Amino acid sequence: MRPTMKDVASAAGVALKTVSRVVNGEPGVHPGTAERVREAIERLGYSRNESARVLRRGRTSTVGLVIEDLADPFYSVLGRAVEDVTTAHGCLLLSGSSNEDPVRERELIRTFCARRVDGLIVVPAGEDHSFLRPELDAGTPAVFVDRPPGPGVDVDTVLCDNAGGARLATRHLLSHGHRRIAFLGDRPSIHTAARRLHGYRAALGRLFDERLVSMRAPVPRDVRADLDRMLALDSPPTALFTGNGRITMTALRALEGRRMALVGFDDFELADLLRPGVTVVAQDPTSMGGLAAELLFRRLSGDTGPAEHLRLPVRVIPRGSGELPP
Amino acid sequence: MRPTMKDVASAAGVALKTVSRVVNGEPGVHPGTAERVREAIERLGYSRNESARVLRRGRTSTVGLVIEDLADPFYSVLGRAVEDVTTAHGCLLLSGSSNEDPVRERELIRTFCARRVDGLIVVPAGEDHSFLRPELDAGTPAVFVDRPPGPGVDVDTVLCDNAGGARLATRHLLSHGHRRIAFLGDRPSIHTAARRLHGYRAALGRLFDERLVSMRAPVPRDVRADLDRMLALDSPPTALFTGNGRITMTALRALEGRRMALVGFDDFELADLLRPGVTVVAQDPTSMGGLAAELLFRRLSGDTGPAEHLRLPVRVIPRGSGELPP
DNA sequence: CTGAAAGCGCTAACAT
DNA sequence: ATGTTAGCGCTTTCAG
Repeated sequence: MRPTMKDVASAAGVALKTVSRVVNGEPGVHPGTAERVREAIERLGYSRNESARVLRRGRTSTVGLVIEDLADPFYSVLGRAVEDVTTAHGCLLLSGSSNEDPVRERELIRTFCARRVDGLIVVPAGEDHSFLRPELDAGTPAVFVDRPPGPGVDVDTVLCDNAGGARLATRHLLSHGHRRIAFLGDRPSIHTAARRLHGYRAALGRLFDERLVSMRAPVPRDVRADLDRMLALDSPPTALFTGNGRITMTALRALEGRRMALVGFDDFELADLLRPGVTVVAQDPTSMGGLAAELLFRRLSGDTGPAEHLRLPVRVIPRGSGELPP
Repeated sequence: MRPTMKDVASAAGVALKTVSRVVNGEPGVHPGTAERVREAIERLGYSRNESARVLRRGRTSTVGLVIEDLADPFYSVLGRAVEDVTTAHGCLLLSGSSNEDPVRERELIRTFCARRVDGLIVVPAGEDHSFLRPELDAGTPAVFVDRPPGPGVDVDTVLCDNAGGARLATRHLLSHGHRRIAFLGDRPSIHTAARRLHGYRAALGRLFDERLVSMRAPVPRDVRADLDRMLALDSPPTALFTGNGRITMTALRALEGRRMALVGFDDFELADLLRPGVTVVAQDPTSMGGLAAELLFRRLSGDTGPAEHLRLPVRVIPRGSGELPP
């Protein structure tokens, strides 16, 4: 159906190898011959079959990216940064959403590996990544972003300072006079959520009260119920620390009208335009994705040093909501 | 380096073809033999080389998606919908950002076609898609979403009712007493922007005043400058119709503090939490992406009927900003 | 139920 | 400057 190099070769009256040379811009082809070949390519609508090329050369020039959700504001920005670096290195990015499901995550990685991606960038959903062993051994490097791999898998990681950020957020609220600070976070099985709880707890010291902690999937109805429960306590919270962007959104909606101090982990579009502006602990998803991709390409160009573990800083952006008094 | 079917075959003491049968779940293999093969696969960490398979079979089970920006809230949601349908059909999605650059768009499509995607879904950036001819002729179907292809390319399209939506938005403001309604849109070369201008103009009739129209790339500084210019007119606008999500964000920031009626094209997260809430004309990016993918798979399963052209409805969501008086 | 041989479209290695 | 040959890892076809 589609024309092959062979077709182009006979159309141009040359050998197949000459077409290959022209297509790949290899030197040593007479300009006139090259022109005839190009003309035949144009006329036949030829395009090189990458599968055949890959089969022969062994490198696919692709990178696989697994994230939780391609449509999530945080992860899509991270993914975009990965794409930019990947493209700059002449590679194509394959990406997929794991939906926070370890089974789907593994399936995606398997698919990517079957397509022989040159490397993997993973925001893990599961807690066991031993299934990566054969791929790593076969020389396919992997970089984990946002969350570390399960035990026994020693690869490059790019994380942010989750505990430190949570400590900053909590201290920020403490310094504005709050003593009853609630934490609404994601499931404790998620590394970032656990680390943020840790930082929050450390900053609170003996002010910590487990009745002011809710950790669950960011389903609006459930988060709201937990919040309502806390607000009905004898000594209800006067401030909220929300553990990720999605939970911050939910909390903002649940608080609707009620004036309550709030600091959220993760920055988001329009946080500055709400009244009051929403104080956040901001990570930089663009840097995270970009650095992860750079690390991967460093491995691809032969770096075999010990696994690197980057921890990116976070910063508090005060906008009003975190500075409200109790 | 990596084990092949041949390696598995000799490890299991069978012929290569038997391994192939087991890997592909083909019938006619003795259970005991199959078990030995599976054991060898496990032990060697074998995974099928998809490139070789594709080369032989001719189908890649991949779909290529070109959008403007993977990190854009609108397009990332559209892309996610495409991913879900693609996955449901057992295919992998390849996606890339065109950055609204026709050259990059063409390059991406070329890359996808070289990888022999089974089909293409495109949010076009350019105005000429004749380069798709050879691919379409070779049997690679394409579906255009959000914007139509350039002339001469007759493929399935999924658009929204841009002019109708703009008319609705403009009439909404008119019905609330506004007579000086400005339009801030994207470059007129972009189909959606042109159609929205058209609807706006049609709704205004002789109230139309070209001094109240600004069409340019959504760069905050520039949009703000145009807005300031309009506000300095003898009879300044009392209401704004913003032509897409990014321009709405910019306008909201530029208006900061100033109370002015506004209707935006495209819904966005938190539009309901701003004060006043932002009235929008909402499209449904999930439906758009999903329908486009469904159309594509219908083609892939053999439908050769005439090109379909879906036009999805839009709806006004009143939230306050569009109901402010002049 | 199992296997041997051919070949998908390309590139690497080696002629000429 | 150009061509020939072999083979990447798999599936297809045909034989046992």
